[in-house]
Amino acid sequence: MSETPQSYVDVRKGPWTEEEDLILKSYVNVHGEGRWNSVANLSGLKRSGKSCRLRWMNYLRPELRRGNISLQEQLLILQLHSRWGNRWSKIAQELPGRTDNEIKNYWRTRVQKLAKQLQCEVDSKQFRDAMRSVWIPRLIERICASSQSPSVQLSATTATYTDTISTGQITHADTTIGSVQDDPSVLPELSGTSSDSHDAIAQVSYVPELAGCCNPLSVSDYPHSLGNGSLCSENLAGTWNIDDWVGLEARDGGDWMASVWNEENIWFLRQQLYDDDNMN
DNA sequence: AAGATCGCCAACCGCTACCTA
DNA sequence: GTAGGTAGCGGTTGGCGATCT
Repeated sequence: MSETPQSYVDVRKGPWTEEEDLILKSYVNVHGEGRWNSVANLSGLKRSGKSCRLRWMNYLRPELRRGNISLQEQLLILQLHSRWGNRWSKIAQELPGRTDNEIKNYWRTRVQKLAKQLQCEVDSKQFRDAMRSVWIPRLIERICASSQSPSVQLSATTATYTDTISTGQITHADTTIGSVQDDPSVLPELSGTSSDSHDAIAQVSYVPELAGCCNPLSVSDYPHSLGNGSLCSENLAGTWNIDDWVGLEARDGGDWMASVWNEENIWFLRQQLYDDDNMN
């Protein structure tokens, strides 16, 4: 190691002060990112290189977004996690301005909490089914509702979307998003409910670049959520690219999960899971 | 009002991959 | 080929404010 013995003795830990932030900021502004171990030596900060890097990446970078995770971001996290698992940095790359730490924390505090409420493991088939059958549809409903709200404006893209829901796909003008049959790698371990439901597949595309990793959403996959609200597929004709997402503020920062995961839903879902277990 | 508990999030730790000499 | 240095990633922890009792 090139660290001096002093760095072992003097290295500071714990919360960063404003002064330290300023020093780190100005250092990076001058020297750029990287060479984190030399930051401590050259800037006078009594922090490890690791600590400097983390502070910069998770807090000081100018392009960072602060604030609540938007509904769209939540949906994307769920989808990407179902595809990539706990690869937080990879997921974070698809959410501009969000850090892997943020996403990891979101997952741990929100998603795992739900799994606990449902009394199943977060990586269990039951929980994944629950996400597909209740959570994701509800998220979409709320996104639909938000997009109708005058207070929320999805900055329209130039892309034209043709909603061919009756034939099973929503087709981007220049990007046809793969269906479940096209991309079986999506949620491969899930039960086969989607593969045998060809009626009215509400294929949702969120990010054209992510065409291959968007979960197909089948109306018939969500019979329970549709009981008291439709997927409002006509509203899904719109879509968002990453830039749109960035522009969409998390105005619905309220505890939307409380409405999704109320006692009744959780009880119902447990019953469903219990029934499924008995069936299998 | 005060202590207990909970939830969120910043930060640390350990491991691994990558690079370079 | 390999050993040392560095950066990055994911898991975990601890502090702190909010809420509950």
